[in-house]
Amino acid sequence: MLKVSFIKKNKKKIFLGLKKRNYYKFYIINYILILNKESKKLKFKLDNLRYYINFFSKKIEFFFKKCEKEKIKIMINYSFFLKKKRKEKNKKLKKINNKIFENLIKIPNIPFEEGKKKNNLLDIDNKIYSKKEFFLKKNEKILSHWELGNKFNLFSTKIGSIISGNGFNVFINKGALLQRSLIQYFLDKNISSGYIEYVLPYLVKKNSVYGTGQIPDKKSQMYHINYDNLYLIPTGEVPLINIFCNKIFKESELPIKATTYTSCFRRESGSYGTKVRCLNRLHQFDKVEIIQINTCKNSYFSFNEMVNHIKDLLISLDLPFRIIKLCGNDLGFTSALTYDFEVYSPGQKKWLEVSSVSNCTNFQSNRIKLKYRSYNGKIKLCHTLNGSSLAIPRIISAIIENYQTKNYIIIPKVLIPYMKMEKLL
RNA sequence: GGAUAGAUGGCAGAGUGGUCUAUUGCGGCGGUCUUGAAAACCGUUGAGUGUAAAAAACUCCGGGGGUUCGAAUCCCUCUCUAUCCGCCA
Repeated sequence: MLKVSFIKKNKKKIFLGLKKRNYYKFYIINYILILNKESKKLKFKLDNLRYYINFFSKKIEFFFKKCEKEKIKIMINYSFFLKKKRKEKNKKLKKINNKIFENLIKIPNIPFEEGKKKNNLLDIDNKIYSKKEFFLKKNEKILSHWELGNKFNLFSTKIGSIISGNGFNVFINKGALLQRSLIQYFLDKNISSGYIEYVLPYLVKKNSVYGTGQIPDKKSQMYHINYDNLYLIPTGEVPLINIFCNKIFKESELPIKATTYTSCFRRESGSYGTKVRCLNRLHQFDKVEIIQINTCKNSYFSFNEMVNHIKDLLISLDLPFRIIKLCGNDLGFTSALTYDFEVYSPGQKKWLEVSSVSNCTNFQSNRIKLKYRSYNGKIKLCHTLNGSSLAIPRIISAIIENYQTKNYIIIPKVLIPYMKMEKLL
């Protein structure tokens, strides 16, 4: 959520930023500014009324002690009149402030401006980081992950659909082991890079999904439990960021680095076709998540660090992947800058998004009141960053497609200690 | 599901109708002393609106509403938290 004071001072910047997102509802911005002016005027009048009411009440006390009853009566009459006025104006003010808030939460974050600041962003030269060898011979047919899953009995969306309906998957035997190994491997890697592990609730309060910006933007994409008014988390980022709700860090304590493994739940209404085929898109999937919290000065260092971390993970798995900087149009609601990581799926002949690293600047921390006390003693909003490390089902499909041979699937080197085997037969 | 207690500044915690303009302690920032540090001592220290910056002034004691000339304090309501009982992995 943007601050009104920020909008006031940076109107042009915001218009430019929103244009990049193809967000043209500038009237909302103007409306907010008009309402803000009105609110200021009213506040001024209210302050004056307040002042006189306080003034009279003190006089009353004074006369009361002197037992001057007639003067008290006059004072009370004055006050009574002022009080009525105050109530009316107060109601108006609250209405206006509510309207400002309602409109404010509809505005997405402003995209990162390149070049202006000295935040040396990591170069991504549209390079494809590639696995050197492919294990199939030229004349052998490349199978898709659903064919492989069937062939080696690793998972079944059919069984999933029997239990829970379309869009749910069941991992079986070695498939389940592969998922568990990946989770363990990713967590180990994150922890050794300084991320603290958390195990977190999958059901969260409305306040939490508001805090990370899923409400109002992504409300219809989340599962909601009416009975208890709780939401199923669409990503581990939600509980992981909300741990730090209302916190004030010392600058010396930053950056905070945290990681968690959770299942994620998404309704995915509106998705169809090959996009949702098998493991490509599920209503429930598992993911290891990392976040960082840093100062406004250093958040882009954190960003680079996270991008490099994910890059290393993918390189260690020896999968062909590319990094894409999202243009304003594709940016998530809360993000100012996002890099997507896509892994190549030879069976489907397309790229699968397995991670995205975002800097949400102070957009989320303004909502959850996450601040830090800087070295000079002043309190400022933190910057929050998040990234997947990584989305499990898509990594699994990429691994089995890239590592397939005619008779078995090779296990990537780094996973062998976890799987305690070298191939899936 | 039943019962009770509670929500006060960065944190702890006092305050039950009018000097609350919120006591105090810890923490933070600045200084003295010291080769440096610790300790001790001294000073300073919440947020918001306002302003070019300041100052004045006002608002803010979980949210909303009410009683009153006057509310952190009384009443209603909502949200959240804790404890006990019941049920249960």
